[in-house]
Amino acid sequence: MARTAGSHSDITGPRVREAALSLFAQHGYAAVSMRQIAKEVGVQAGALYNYTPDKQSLLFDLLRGHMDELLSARAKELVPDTPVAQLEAFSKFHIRFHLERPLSVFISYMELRNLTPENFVTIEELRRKYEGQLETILRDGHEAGAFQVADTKITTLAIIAMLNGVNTWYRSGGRLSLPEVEAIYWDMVRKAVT
Amino acid sequence: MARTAGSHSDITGPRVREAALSLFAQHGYAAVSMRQIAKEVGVQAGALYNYTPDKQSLLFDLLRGHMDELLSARAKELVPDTPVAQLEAFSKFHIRFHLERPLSVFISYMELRNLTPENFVTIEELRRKYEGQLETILRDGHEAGAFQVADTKITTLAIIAMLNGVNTWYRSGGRLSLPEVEAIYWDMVRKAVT
DNA sequence: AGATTAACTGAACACCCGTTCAAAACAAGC
DNA sequence: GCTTGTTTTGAACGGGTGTTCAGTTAATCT
Repeated sequence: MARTAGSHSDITGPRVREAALSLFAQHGYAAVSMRQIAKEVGVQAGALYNYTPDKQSLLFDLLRGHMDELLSARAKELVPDTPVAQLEAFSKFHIRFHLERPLSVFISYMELRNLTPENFVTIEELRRKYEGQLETILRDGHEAGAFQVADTKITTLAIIAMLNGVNTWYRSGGRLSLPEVEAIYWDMVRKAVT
Repeated sequence: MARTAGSHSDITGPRVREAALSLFAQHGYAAVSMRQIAKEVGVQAGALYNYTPDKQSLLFDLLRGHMDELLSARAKELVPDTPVAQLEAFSKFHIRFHLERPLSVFISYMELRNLTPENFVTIEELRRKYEGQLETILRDGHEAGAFQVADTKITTLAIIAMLNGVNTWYRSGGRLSLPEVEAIYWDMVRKAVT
């Protein structure tokens, strides 16, 4: 046997990334072997190397792809003109974006330590860029007297942590709809800073 | 060679657990080998099996030990008589306890997926037991009219997530002291629920 | 001092790891 | 239908994995 019937890189390529994402999220990068990924895709391990130079790149590409999507989706959002409205927009955008891709979110901060140092730096820069947007909203709002925050940097991280928490329990089709979840979290964020 | 000079189980035992904790936190359970742990301790890999039946138990014992400590430390705390004071005590206790043992906290929710199913259930029960205490405070306070929470369960998880976030950035000897951090977070928690 | 117990070594077990590559089989273009 | 290019196999590479255990040495007990 060699090339199999119906095989095509346009199909296998995405399936490799999907399988890697799913398995990394379930068991962790280090616990997943290239042979497991290959089995999920339905090929032999060697075939994976048509789609990635090595296992590390498979992880890195997933994480960088996620951060790129996050930043470009955020850049497409309208920016309201008051700090309160900006914070509301940010909070709801964050929840919506993260609930739409739970696996990517999960590996994006569970697997950071399995990146090589250079790759880690790259991802961290993108993360700081995103968190910086929230910090700017808080600082501007604080200076304009719209928010009362003790420490802008810490408040930024506290809000991000709280919003990220939604991914630990939310399941689509559950008790609460997405707009309801957005409303509950926005209510807590708003009260925490005013 | 065989038994080495000065060797004693009272010394080696704790060192095995410390090495495992440190290495699991740095690289993740799956990425750390028994030989690496042994090297850190200064013994051969076989000697580890005087202290643990297998690698899985090493992880499980660290996690269960952490949860046991958490629950027993919490049980020793005084419980104030008003809901607001109870929430304040809980928030500050949580921050203090978690900042005192960052490595245990870290592996306690990074390595959950590397537990066997039975071990996972055991740890999850302990976690729910702890989170249940916060939920009780919120529910009692809500019924007494002290808090305005849209959803007790979700608010519980949101507060826990926010408080856990402190471990991602706090370094002792940094810009802020422990009491300052406690005060900032308590301020945000209080405002979020009233 | 001699016997007993506790602690550890070092080698071995069977198996899995990421990665490479020549050979083979299929798809696409003419 | 034949050639060219694409995709995959299957075996191999050197090395690492968790775990076991007979044998050896140090500590402890009598």
